[in-house]
Amino acid sequence: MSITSGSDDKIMSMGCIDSPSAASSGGNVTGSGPLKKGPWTSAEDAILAAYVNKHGEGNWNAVQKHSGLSRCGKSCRLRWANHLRPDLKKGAFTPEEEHHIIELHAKMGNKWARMAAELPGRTDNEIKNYWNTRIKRRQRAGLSIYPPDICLQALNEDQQSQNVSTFSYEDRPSPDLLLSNHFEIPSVEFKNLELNQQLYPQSLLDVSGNSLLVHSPGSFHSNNSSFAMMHPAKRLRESESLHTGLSGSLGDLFPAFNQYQDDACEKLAHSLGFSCAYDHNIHANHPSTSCLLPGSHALLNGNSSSSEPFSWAMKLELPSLQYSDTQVGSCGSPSPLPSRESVDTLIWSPPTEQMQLDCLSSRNSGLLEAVLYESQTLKNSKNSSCQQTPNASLTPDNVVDTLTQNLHRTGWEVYGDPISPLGYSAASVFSVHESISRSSTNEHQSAVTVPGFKIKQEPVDWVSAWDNGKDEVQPQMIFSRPDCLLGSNCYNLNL
DNA sequence: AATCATAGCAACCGCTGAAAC
DNA sequence: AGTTTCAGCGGTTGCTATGAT
Repeated sequence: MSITSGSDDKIMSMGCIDSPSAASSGGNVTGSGPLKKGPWTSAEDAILAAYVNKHGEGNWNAVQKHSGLSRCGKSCRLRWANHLRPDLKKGAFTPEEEHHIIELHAKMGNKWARMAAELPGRTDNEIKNYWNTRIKRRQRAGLSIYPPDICLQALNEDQQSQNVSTFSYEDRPSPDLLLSNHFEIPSVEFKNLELNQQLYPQSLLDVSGNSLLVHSPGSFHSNNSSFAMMHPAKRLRESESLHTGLSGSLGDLFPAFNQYQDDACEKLAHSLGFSCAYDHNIHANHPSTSCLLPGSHALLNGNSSSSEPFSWAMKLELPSLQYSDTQVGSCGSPSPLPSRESVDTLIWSPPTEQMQLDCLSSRNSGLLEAVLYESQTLKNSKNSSCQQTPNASLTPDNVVDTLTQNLHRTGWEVYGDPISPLGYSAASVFSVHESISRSSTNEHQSAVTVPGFKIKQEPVDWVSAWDNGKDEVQPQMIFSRPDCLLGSNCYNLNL
């Protein structure tokens, strides 16, 4: 649309800030008026269109100078690119386009311009807005973003990429970059991983730091997908946010926790026959703790502005250089001082009680211990109502088998996991089907308590929640990001 | 009918890399 | 080699329309 509201009279005093020439050139052709800001009028559109049709695109500051428009070149370019270009496709995205966008986003992250290049007639701005809106919607609904076919696709590609020693950024930015050495992962993280191996089953830890990253392409996804490619200064600057992402998924720093999350979740799901849609809120007060997934693309990728519910997960600010052996240590390491949020993530599912206690006894963690204690307390308070966790003999292999069986069996027909705050772990996505598909109503509300967990299903309209019918037409299982399959959630698949 | 919340969209802003000087 | 200019990208903001209460 072309807004021609009264706000047109917003005026820039200096032209575009980052367009010195525009500013210094004195604004419009008359040199008398300051540059306008705000919505374009149809008259301005006509002038710009006429100018560009005559002189062609480019040299936008010249447009501003010679067309008589009181707009900076940058603004002209934007207007032309987003609204006046003759090849623009107007109107809502078609389902095909939407699917394509999702695919592209799964591959590229927030590379709007690149995505736009693959969607003829669509602009980066359009795609970006669409995506952000979509994220918001799904976020609100507690749904994840990516449909399963895309997750599978990403999984396949990821596996292929592991089989090929050479790779191209163009083809697969996120995971491949993580394969590269450009990314400065503190080695200590993986030293600690080794330490942790005495605490956790080897089978769960048989993942090197590198492979962990390889399997978690989304761990630093999106904003960080180009991390390795970016300017060193930017890298330095973004390292903080990167580590936010890292720590937003503490599992990357604490792989074992992720693995236990997944494993325990899987076990629970299988043993109880319902989804592992655990509720972080049992440990935290976060109203919306969805998608704190290792490598949660939804989280890191979507524009998680500070006003967004996701922002809490982004608040964890651990300066990149502050990771040290002591800080990144495993369970109970001295003063990791994670934010409460990260601890929430960390602690949602202690592997076993004994393990937890062992861990604590060997390393006094202070805050961590406190949280564990709280968790324990909560757990105990719930124990009376649900004491048993049958089928505890599940081994990782069993889990994998069952998981993969479910993968095929369910045929991806499952709706999104509306309640998994951890972002639709493998367990949740594979088993949520059980509880959902049996329901005769669209609304679910139930709460199941098991030792150490509170599996709570919040009310979600399963039909409308799927993007209010605006998204993929058919209900299907979704993930917050394909890397939920590729990540530590899924590394078992490669055992 | 009024108010509020949300969605959708357009535009702006800051930054970056490449090209030109 | 260093600086300036330009074009483009991605994140954010602000406005309007619409729906819910």
